[in-house]
Amino acid sequence: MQNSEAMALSTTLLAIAGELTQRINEGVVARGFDGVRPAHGFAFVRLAPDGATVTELAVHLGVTKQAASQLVDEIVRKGYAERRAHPGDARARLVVLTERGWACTRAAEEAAAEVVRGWGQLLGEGEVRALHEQLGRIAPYGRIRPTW
Amino acid sequence: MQNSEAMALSTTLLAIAGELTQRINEGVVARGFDGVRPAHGFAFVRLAPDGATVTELAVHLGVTKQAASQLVDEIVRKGYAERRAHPGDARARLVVLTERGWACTRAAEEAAAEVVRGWGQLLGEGEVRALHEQLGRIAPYGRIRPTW
DNA sequence: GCCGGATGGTCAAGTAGCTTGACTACCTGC
DNA sequence: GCAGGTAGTCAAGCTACTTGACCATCCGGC
Repeated sequence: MQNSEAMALSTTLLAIAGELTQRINEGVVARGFDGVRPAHGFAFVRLAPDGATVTELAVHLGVTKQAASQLVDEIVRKGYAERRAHPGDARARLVVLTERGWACTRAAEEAAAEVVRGWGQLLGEGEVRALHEQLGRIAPYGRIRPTW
Repeated sequence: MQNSEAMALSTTLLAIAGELTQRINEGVVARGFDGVRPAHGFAFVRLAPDGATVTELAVHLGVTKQAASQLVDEIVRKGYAERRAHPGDARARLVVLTERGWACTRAAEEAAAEVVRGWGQLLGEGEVRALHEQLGRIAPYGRIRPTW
């Protein structure tokens, strides 16, 4: 494969990623969750199962723990999460989603589903599944880097 | 397809996009082009064929023309582009890549090709081509939104 | 022609989200 | 029980953006 083809593939993928991020965020806002940024969504993904500490969140997002702490301040202030005592470590605090945080997460899932349905109309359900499977095999582990 | 599956697909795609952006940028820096950010790469894509005006660049990048102008200042100062008189419009200035700008673009293509080769080893050449074709069909037109 | 609104570009000031640095509270291994 | 490491916050600074104001130039109507 030529270099220029690889670049074209990369550009296409990045354009789709940008569009996807924007559409999900718009969908979330349209469902009444204002003041949220895409970075919050990435945080919610990490917080969703059982909560996480600020440091864990920082690693997940690829930022300093100070930045993660500020982000937590923000989503706590807006009612999407709350800080609790950490069981078994008095230094740490467990950040967990509130009911509103869960509602926002569900809204993001709905928005994502809308976009993916659009893909389904262009490609067909089977190809979307194939796409998911292929991407799953080349995806990196662990953290996300939400800043370019 | 369930909402949670759509979200999983979205998360996977965004994780790959983040990884890809980071790897390309690292590859470019490793080839000796320091002081470049991913946003510069997106600008180069638009400038590459025949140059562009600041306003065209701003639309392409999805930012204000002031921001685009600052970005042009930066890449001009670093020797990647230069401003020329616009033929046929004395208000406008045509921003074109310098030889160093072209070299940097080729370096980005090489870096992208390295990453895509890695995908080829995981998926096989045929599946990478299929991926490219599928993504091409769901890609949005025109501009890129390099900020989340 | 030329006048008025639209457009291309820049200057200036403000802002948001990150960084680095310094610090306290707490945990853990010798 | 002390030394070094880790979780978290406070504070200050930086950078890439924004909004607002402005000048030079283009262009359509008269």
